[in-house]
Amino acid sequence: MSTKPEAELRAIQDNFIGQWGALGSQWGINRTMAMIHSYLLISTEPRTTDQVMEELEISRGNANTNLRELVGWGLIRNVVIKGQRKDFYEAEKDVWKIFCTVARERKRRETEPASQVLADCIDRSKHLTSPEAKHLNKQLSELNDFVQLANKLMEKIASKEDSAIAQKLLKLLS
Amino acid sequence: MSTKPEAELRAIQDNFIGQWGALGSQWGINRTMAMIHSYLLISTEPRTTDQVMEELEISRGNANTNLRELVGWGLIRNVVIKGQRKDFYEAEKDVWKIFCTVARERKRRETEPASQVLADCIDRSKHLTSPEAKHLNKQLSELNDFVQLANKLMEKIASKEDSAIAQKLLKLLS
DNA sequence: TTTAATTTTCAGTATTTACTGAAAAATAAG
DNA sequence: CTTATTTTTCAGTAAATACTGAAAATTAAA
Repeated sequence: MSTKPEAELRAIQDNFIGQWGALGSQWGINRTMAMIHSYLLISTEPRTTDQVMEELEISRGNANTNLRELVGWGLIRNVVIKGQRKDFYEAEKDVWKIFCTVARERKRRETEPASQVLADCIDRSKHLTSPEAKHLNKQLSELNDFVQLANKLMEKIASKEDSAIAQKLLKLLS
Repeated sequence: MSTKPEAELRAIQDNFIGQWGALGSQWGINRTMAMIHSYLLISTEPRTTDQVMEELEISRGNANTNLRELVGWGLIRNVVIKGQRKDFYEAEKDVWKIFCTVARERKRRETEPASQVLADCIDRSKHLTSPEAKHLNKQLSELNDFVQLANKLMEKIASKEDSAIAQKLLKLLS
């Protein structure tokens, strides 16, 4: 069974996009958003909304919303092509930069609110004296300490220029 | 405005459980599962399915399913209380252990399948020669290298007995 | 055994989340 | 300005996910 290389490539790309989208939705990531991101990640050229719509077989509204969302995350950017009226989008291709961007955004959007909830409950339970209240306060404090520590670690790692730091850490742990 | 300490504690607990559940659903975590986990986390005593149902105002089926799911994740365990026929559940309270458990489970359930998808697409695109195919192969290889590295790092960290390692890493990064 | 208590399952339903398509708004060319 | 192109919004709908409640299965006491 021989297939045209062109068609074979397309099959692999489609497979990757689909599988990656499915995986993304296990984490809090919208399936379409993950698919658009992977499509742009493996594209050699910037793409228009219409190309995204056609490739992923989705509506204009859906494509538009998720493209903007990706821009909001800093994972893709709008590029202008001279003489072309339409918007083009391209993904950041450097894997380390992608990681840093995601780490920072998740910190801002998720761990900071979480820490806020913890701080609030810790504060409100501080003056209570029952054993149950003591336990609540202690448990939440420990959780908060951990979240803060993990945050600082992530911050340090994600502020590095390249992925060499990860290699170094790995060696240090061996 | 004075409130009974007992009621005040309850209010804080309920607030925490609700907020934590909402946060959990941002990540791929089922709201109820996150709520049950936080309820058991701040409980001083093991709880029965009926207590969970009552506290969170959920059905028996829902409580049962999510309790089993939490047991499956290794975040809570079944405890037997002498003379009692019902099952009791208690959460692992050590924050570092919770982190290690989650890290290991997510690796097993999520990053390993992801790596599998990548390996498969890399392999299938290996023999193709077009620039587009080369780009696909390179991009996926870089992604896979990163995933593998991150995995190894996590593995090392999550295999440590206590959280002292996190402190050490933080210092090394400063 | 039989019976009572408890847990599990799952069909049906509710809720949440995501998507479509068309209309409105914005932008830029003529 | 006026018109054509492109982007954005959003009401309505579809799809995915989670939940209920009751029946079936399991477990253990009598």
